[in-house]
Amino acid sequence: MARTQGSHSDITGPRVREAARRLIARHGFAAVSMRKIAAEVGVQAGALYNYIPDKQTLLFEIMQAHMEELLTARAELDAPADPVQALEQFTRFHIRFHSNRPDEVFIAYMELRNLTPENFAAIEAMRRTYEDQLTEILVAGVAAGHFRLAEPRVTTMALIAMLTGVNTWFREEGRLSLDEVEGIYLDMVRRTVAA
Amino acid sequence: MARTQGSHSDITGPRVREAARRLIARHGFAAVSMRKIAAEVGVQAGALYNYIPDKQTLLFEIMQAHMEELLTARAELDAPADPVQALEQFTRFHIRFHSNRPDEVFIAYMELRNLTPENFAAIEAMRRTYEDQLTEILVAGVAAGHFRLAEPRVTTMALIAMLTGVNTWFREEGRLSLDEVEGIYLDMVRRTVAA
DNA sequence: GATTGATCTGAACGCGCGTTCAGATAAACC
DNA sequence: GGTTTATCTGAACGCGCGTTCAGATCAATC
Repeated sequence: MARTQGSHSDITGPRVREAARRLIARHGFAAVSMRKIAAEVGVQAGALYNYIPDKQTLLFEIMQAHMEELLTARAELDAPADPVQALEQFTRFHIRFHSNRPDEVFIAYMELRNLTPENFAAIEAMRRTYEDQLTEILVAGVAAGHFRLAEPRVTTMALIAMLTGVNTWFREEGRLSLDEVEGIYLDMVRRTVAA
Repeated sequence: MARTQGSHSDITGPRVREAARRLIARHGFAAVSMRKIAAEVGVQAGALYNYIPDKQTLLFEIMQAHMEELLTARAELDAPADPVQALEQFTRFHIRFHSNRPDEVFIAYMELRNLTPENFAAIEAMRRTYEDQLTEILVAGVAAGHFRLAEPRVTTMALIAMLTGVNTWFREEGRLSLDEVEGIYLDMVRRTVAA
């Protein structure tokens, strides 16, 4: 078995995904051709098929990797028993994780309609798992008398939409630091559910 | 000048835009071909060019019409002097207007990157005009001592993201009516800015 | 009923698409 | 240094793309 170390595939494979991520986030899945991705990597289009079975799978794998990283990173935190602290942790985690990965977040929200039904279902299930974690915090907080809200699921969707919205306007070079933004949003989140 | 009345153009023109709106919302601008739009209307692709100069302009006009309707519908309301009432009016208006036009809202948020720079700037300016109306309400409310918030612009973006998020999950056939959803969100909005 | 002109068809244009594959290339191993 | 084989090239495939346009169609006008 020749060339098991120093193989280009260790380098080219990840580079294909990186290039695809950047280009799809910028121009949209349908507007990015395999040839453009290949050109970005510095390779001919045919070579891409050493690393992906087809374009659809490439998109799916980008989304899947993103959602798995999200769930893994979240699972690595130890959850505070106190719902108030858990909500703060969730809020800070969400803003920080998502603002660090604008391309992946954009793709995961915008390109869902370009997934096959099976792939769509897989991504949706992971997203739902994540959302449920916030819902659980809210329900626990209500039970403990710390939060007051009409519909945990509605509040979940409202808060996540609000928090993810940071990505649409926040810029590193802007007037506010991410720390400051985090504080402002945390305050809004707390008020939204305050008892 | 023959055929000034009963002309097909009175019918076909709007139908082209309707078909384009539905298809683009469903599949994305890049994935919808002129031939598919024409087929939906029941016409050959060439006939579309009696009504639009090109595909880019079609997209722009769909977005432009949507934003103009938004600003017009909003301008037709008489703004309450009281910031608290103005915020309630804005909140209810936003949810109602946007949930009535899911296709247009989707397109206006998702297809911005497919606009030429000039067209993008035009749409962005209209969006900014709309956002500024909420910011003004917030600033007035703070001045009057009714609201308390750290950054009017940040709160504006947060609230609009939260409210527009309704479109991602609300379904007519669902458990909650739009009236109920409106009430729930209004409560969250009020808490977010409460003094 | 002839004329007019708005509307539409159908074919064509050059181009880029996703994907395949035979053959070239070159690094790792014996 | 010869062999192996992972990796890549370059050409090809059928297809659909946005757009153009000459000519057909046909309702409104005179």
